[in-house]
Amino acid sequence: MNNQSATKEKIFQAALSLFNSKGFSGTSMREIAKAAGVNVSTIFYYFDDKKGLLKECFVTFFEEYLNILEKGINQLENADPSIILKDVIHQLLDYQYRNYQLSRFVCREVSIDSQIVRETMTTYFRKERFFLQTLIETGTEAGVFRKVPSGIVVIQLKGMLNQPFLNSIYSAEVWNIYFQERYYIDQYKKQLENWVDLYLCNTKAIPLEEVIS
Amino acid sequence: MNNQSATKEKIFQAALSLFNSKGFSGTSMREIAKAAGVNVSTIFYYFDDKKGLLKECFVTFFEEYLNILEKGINQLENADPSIILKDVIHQLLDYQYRNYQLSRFVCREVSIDSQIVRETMTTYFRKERFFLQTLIETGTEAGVFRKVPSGIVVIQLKGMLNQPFLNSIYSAEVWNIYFQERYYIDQYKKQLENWVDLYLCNTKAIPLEEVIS
Amino acid sequence: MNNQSATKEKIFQAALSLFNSKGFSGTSMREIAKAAGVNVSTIFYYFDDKKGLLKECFVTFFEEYLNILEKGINQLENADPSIILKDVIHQLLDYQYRNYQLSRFVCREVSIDSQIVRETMTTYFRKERFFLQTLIETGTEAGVFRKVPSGIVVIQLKGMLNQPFLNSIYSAEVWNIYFQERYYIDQYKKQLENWVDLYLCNTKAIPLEEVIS
Amino acid sequence: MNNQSATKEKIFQAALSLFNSKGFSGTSMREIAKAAGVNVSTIFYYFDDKKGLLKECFVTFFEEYLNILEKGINQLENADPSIILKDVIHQLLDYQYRNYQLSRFVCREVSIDSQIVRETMTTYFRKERFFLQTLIETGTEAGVFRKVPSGIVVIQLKGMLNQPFLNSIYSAEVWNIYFQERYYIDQYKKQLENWVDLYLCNTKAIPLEEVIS
DNA sequence: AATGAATGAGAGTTCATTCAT
DNA sequence: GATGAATGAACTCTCATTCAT
Repeated sequence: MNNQSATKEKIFQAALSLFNSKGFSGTSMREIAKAAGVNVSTIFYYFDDKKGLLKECFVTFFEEYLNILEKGINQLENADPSIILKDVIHQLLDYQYRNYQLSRFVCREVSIDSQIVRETMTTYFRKERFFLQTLIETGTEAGVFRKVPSGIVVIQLKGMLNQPFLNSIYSAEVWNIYFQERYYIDQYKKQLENWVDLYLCNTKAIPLEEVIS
Repeated sequence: MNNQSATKEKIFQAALSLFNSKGFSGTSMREIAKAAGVNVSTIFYYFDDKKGLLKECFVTFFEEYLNILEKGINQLENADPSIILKDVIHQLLDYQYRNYQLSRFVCREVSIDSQIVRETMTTYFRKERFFLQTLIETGTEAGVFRKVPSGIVVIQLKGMLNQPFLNSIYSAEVWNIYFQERYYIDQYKKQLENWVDLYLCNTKAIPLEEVIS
Repeated sequence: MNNQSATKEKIFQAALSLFNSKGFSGTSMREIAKAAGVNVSTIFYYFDDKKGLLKECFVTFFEEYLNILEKGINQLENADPSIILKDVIHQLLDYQYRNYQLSRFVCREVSIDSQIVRETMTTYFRKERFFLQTLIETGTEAGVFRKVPSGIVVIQLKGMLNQPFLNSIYSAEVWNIYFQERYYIDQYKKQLENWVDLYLCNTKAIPLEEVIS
Repeated sequence: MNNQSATKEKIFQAALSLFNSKGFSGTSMREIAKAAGVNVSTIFYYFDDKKGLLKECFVTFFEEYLNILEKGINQLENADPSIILKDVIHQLLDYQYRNYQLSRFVCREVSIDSQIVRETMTTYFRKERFFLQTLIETGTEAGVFRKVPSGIVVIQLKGMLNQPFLNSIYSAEVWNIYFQERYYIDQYKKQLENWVDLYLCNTKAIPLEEVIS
C-alpha cells in the first residue's frame, strides 16, 4: 500500500495474522518474528515497541474504512440516501471481506479498555460517527427513511456489519457459513439491503428467489 | 447464585471485571489476586488454573443464556413465533444488561482461536444454533416470517444483540448512549422489535412517538 | 544482622560481591542468581527489582556508619575533641575494613548521578554532614583544632578515609598494600592520627618507630 | 588537542559526559550516538568498539597527568622537594579542575575490576608510583619531610586529590562547595599545602586569614 | 481454607556489533 | 566519512504454577 520496506510489510502481515487468531496480548513478539522470518530485534527496529504494531493495525484499518464513508457522504447531494447507504454497506462489507484478518482483530481489540485504544481511536470514531449520523439523518429528513433514533440504529448497523468477521469461526463451525467466500458475503449483503428497504425505508419486501437455509 | 464460598465468588467477580476491561491474556493472576484481596495461591485452590477461571466465565454465562432460549422454544407450540422471538430478544438483552461485564467479555473472548474456546464452546453453540434456527424456521413455516436464510439472519441478529455490550465504551464515549441504564436498553429493544415486525414479518411500521436523536 | 530469611541474605551477599567488583550496571540479575544459587525470580520476590538491591546496599551501609558518627558526637561534651575524632576515624576505618566490599561499592556508586542515588542518599548525607561538621567545629571552638574551613577539611578527610577501600586493587597491585589485612589498616590508621595531631591540632609530630617503605 | 576529526571529538565528548554521570556500563552506544548527533555505526567507525572509548578516556587522562608528575621529578635536583610537591599538587588539582568530567569518570571506573582496566592501567600506575614515591622519598632523604611510609602516604594523598572531583555532587549538594569554581579549588589547594607543611614537613602552621565556614 | 516461598519458562525490550552501501 | 538495516545475545522483569505448611 505505502512504500514501506518489504521487511516491515512482512512483519506487519505476520503480526496481523497472529493478533487475529490469538489476540494482541496472547501473541508474543518472538512468535511474530518467527512467523515473519526475521529477528525479534528487527520488529523493534521498525515499530519501536509492541504497541507500535497495534497502532499500525488501527491506522491501516481506519484509513480506507473512513475513506469509504467519506465518499458516500460526498455523493449524498445528488442521489437517493437509501441507495447510497446500500452502496456504503456494500463497500464496507467488501472491504472487511478483503481484509478480514485486520477487521476481526481491530473490531475485537477495540473493545479492550486500554490507554492506547483510547488514544488512537477517539479521532477515528468521531469521524465515523459524523459520517454515519449524517447518512441516516439526511435520509430521514428527505423522507426516505422512517423516523429513527440515529444513534441506536447506527449501533444496530455496526453490529450487523461486524458480526460476520468478528465471529467467523462461529459462523463457519456452527453454521457452515464461510465469510471468506464471495457467495456467503453476497448473501449477507442482500439481507442488509433488505434491512434498509424493509426496516429503514419500510417499502415492500424484495421477493427472495435464491434462499439458503 | 450457587452456594459457593464467599472467597470463590470474590475471586470470580474480580477476575470478571479485569477480564472484561483488559482481556483474558492481558490479565495476570496477581492482578486478580490483588483485586480480590486474596493470595495468588488461593485462586489456584479454587479454580485449578487460569483456564479454570475462563471456563467458569463461559459456563456461568451460557447457563442462563441457553435457559432463556430453551423456554422460548417450549412455548412455540402455543403462541405466535413473532411474539416469542420478541420476548426472547427482550430477555436476552435484559440478561446481558444485568451481566454486562460477563457478556462483553464472553462475546469478545469467544472470537479468539484458542483450544479452550473450542473445547468449551462447541456444545453451547450447537444448542444455541438449534434453538435459534428452530425459532426462525418455525416462524417461516407458520407464514409469520418472510422466507429468509436462517443462518444469515441469525448471525445478523446476534450481531445486533451483542453490539451494545461488546462496545459499550464506544457507545458511551461516541454516542453518549449508556447501555448500563434501563432507558437506553429499552430504546434499543424497541428497535429490535421493529426489526422483527418490519424486516422479518414485513408488516406495517409501528409509528414512532418517542424518538431520541 | 536483621532476621531476614536465609535466602534473602544469601542473595544480598552475592549481589554485594558482584556489585563490588563489576559495578552495579555491570552486574546482571542472572549472575547474582547464579552466585547465590537461587532462581532469578527469587531475587525479584525479595527485592522487587534491581534498584531494590542497590537501595538495600545503601541502607545497610549507612545504618552502622552513621551510628559510629552519632556515638562520637554524644561523647563530645566530656572529652577532648581530638581524641574523639581519632576514635571516630579508628572506628570508621575498622567498619570499612570489616565491610570492605560494601564500602567500596557504596563509595563508588554514590558518585553516579542516578535518581535512586539522589533519593536514597540525601538524608544520609545530611546527617553525616551534621555529625562531621559538629565534630570539627567543636574542636575549633575549644581551641584544640586550628582554625580550618570545616567543609574543605571534611572533604579532605573523607577522601583519605575512602581511598584505601575504593582502590584496594590499586593499593594491592601497585603498592603491595593489602587493606584486607589488619597490619596495613593499622599503619594507615596511625597516619590519620598523625594527620589529626600535626595538621589539625598542629602539635609535635609523633616519632615514627616502625615505618614501612 | 590532537588533530582528530571534529566528528571523533564530538563523539568523545558526548561519551565522556555520559560515562561521567551514568557510568561506563550504564551508558549505551545509542545514547552516546544520540548525544553526539551521529549514527551509532559512526562510533564504531572511529573507536572500534565500546572498550575503545573507555581506553581513549584512560589514555587521554593519563597522558597529561603523568606529564605533570614527570616534570616535577625532573626539577627535583635543583629545588626544595616540599616546594616541588606543592607545585605538583597545584598542577594536578588544576588539571583535574579543567577536566573534571574525565577525572571523575577515570577515578571511579578505575576501581572496577575488569580486564580492560587491568590491561590499560598497569603501565600508567607503575609510572605514577615511581614518580610519587621518588618525590616523597627524596624529600625524606633530604630531611625536608618527616620519616613516613611512602606507600601509605601516597594513598592518603591520592584520596585527598581525587575526592573533590570524585564526589562533586556530594560536595555541591551537601556542602555547597562547587569545585567547578576557581574559588573553592583554591581553598582546597591551600589546605593541601598546609598538609605538606604541617603533616609532611611538620613546620609551623600557615596562619589562615580567609577561612570559609 | 488459605498462604508464602520458590521456580522455570517466557515476556518485552535493549545491548553492542556487523555489513553492505 | 558516515549510515540504515539487521542481528544474536543478553537484559530486567513477569508469567502461571507448585508445594510445604
